[in-house]
Amino acid sequence: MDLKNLLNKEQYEAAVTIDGPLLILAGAGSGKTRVLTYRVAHMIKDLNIYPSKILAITFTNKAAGEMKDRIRELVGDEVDSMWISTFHSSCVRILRREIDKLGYNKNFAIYDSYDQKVLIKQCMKELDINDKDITDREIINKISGQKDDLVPPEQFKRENEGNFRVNKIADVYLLYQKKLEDNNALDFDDLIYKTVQLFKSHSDVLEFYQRKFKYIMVDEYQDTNRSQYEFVRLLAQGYKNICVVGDDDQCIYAWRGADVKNILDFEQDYPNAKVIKLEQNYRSKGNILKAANDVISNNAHRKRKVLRTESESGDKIKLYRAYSDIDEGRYVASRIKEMLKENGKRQYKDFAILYRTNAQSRIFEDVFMKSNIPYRIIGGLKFYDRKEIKDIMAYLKFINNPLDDVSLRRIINVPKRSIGDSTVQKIQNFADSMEESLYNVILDVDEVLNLPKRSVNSIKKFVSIINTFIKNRDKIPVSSLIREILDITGYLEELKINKEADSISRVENLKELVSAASEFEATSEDTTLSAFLEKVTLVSDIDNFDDNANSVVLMTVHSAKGLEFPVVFMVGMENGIFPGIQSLDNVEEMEESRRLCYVGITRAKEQLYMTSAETRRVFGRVVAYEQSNFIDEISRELREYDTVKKNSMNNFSDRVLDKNTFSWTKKVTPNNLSNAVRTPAVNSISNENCLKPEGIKEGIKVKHSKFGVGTIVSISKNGSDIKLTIVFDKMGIKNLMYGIAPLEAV
DNA sequence: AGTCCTATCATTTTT
DNA sequence: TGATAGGACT
Repeated sequence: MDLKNLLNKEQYEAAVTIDGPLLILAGAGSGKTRVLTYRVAHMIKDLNIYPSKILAITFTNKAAGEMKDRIRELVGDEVDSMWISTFHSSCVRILRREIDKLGYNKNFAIYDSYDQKVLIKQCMKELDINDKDITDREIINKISGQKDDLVPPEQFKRENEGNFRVNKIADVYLLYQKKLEDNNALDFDDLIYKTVQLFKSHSDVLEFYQRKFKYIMVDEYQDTNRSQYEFVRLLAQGYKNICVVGDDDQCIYAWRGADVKNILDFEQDYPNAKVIKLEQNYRSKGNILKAANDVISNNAHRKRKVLRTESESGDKIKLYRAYSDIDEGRYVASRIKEMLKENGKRQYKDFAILYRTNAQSRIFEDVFMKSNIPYRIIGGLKFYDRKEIKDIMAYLKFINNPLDDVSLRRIINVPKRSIGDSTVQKIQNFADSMEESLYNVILDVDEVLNLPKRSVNSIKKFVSIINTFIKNRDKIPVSSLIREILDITGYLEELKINKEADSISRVENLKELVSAASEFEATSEDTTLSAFLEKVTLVSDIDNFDDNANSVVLMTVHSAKGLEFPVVFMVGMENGIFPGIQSLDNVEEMEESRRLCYVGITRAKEQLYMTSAETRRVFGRVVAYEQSNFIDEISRELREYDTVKKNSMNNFSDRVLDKNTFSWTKKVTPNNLSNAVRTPAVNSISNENCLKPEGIKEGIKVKHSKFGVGTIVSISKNGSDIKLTIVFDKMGIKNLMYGIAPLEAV
């Protein structure tokens, strides 16, 4: 391969350094993915290294998938024998083969944070911890932190003998870990923790993987925590052919245990390490890059690194100080509309709204919905977090691993089969006294004393249904299994009888789950139930981010890491929000906030907007924050206040957006009427076809000027307007306001 | 057993 | 503000 022509000098150097430890300090937008893919291609194509000898670890499944695709373009299907995956997936893969050595069963369940919380609460109840000053949340964080630091429960308890409070947490940790074992389950942190434990206790296993992975690459190394660091270190002990890529300025997960030291101390850990800095930025215009450099240079603890670019300066960074959070939303919406008009090449998908907390998305959602801007939200409530999906997933988890009491308790009375809490509690007590799993107890439910006949019968029915599922587990595809569950348990039936607005969308979601399973069967090598569960549990929202969909995207700055957009709006730039209130008096947190800001700025390719609001609602209270100091850190000549064009803003303010005053249809004055009529959404439909209020019914077909034909699935009141949820044949599900959306009856 | 209501709490950020 | 968990009521 002619790498010299494909890469710049530093990139080339990085791509051809294969043996020995290598640290690539890659600034934002410096083409590190490019380097990594060519590096692998070079290894396979030029050096004839077996792909199966290479392990590449990324932060998200999306990054892994992308890298895989790009390597495939260069080397073809040989890429399939490489391991390219996240820490968690890699560890699961290893544990599925080896975990019996630690006393677990190979079909162990993976508990997500929801399951974790349920189990923690159960432990707290058993230990009689109900003080108000010690929350489940705190306990979860503490335990998670211990696992990240590879501290087992016994040690944690020993180290905190004198501290009554922490000692209680240690007791929960002990019990929690025992329960996980009893349920044959691992939580997220365990996946890595247990793998490290396995490597440390079974040298033969470690040696096997050391030999297998002669070459190791780790992306986003600055975000590794202690256990991940240890995992990599152990594996790399064999050949020391370890290449890590990262940017200390982009470490934004310290709160989750990520330790920048891992990257800062790399040269000490691997004394003969080679260090290559990639400082040439290929993403952003000059002014954006300068602004990023300005901000990050205020951080004390970092490796010196200055990004440079050859591209032109571009526009200045646009600032806007809104008078309220709603005004901020309108400003962004109107700017997007204007830019679409002015610059014919811009599409919705060129814009990203980045905020620090998910809660900030709501106002933008509102405004975008009302002004007909198609948008997508990444994060917040995920598909797999929905009640109905979690229910069915609990069925699947339990069928796959009948020791899983947490899942069993979730489904035992869903749908209603009159097995209430008191019954479950009696069974639980019995199970505890016998040291048995719940399932083993209900198999012989007659043994349990003091149960009403009715409950016994219900349980017997339930057991026989479940047993059929377990019998079929390995015989039929996952999608069929899901259909059977929906059908035989009566879950779907119950939803269909219940004619509430959201039960229809629940049914839709369940259909989507079935299609997700079918797709999984079509695209995966391993199509077993446990493979499906694993895939679903380990995907994040960002993994499903489809860069082709043409809509504005809303997400947290955290989720945006690794992505880029032509136009970025960083919103809520206020002291108290970004940086958050809790960062203001803490130097370390302040620096992390600043790195987060740096990550946000460097997502922008061509234009960057930073907005703030004089007042905003936080928890229903109105607060007033000043503009973020991070903005002051940007040199004056790089930024300017945007001058708002009056007419474009009027269009919005006349169609009052606040819920309580939303009444533009009633309040027709000559002035705002003309504005309303000028709105393309409204005047593009002639009156006779227009969907009439009395014509709104669930199930009817409607036509939208942009989204095409769709079916109304739910109707709800929203102020004086009506919110419609419509499933479009081509565009998927959208929430639209009747008063504004250009809808025709079909 | 199941439903509905009220009180309380919380916001970083997520593999 | 909004979600949710626990309690009261049917």
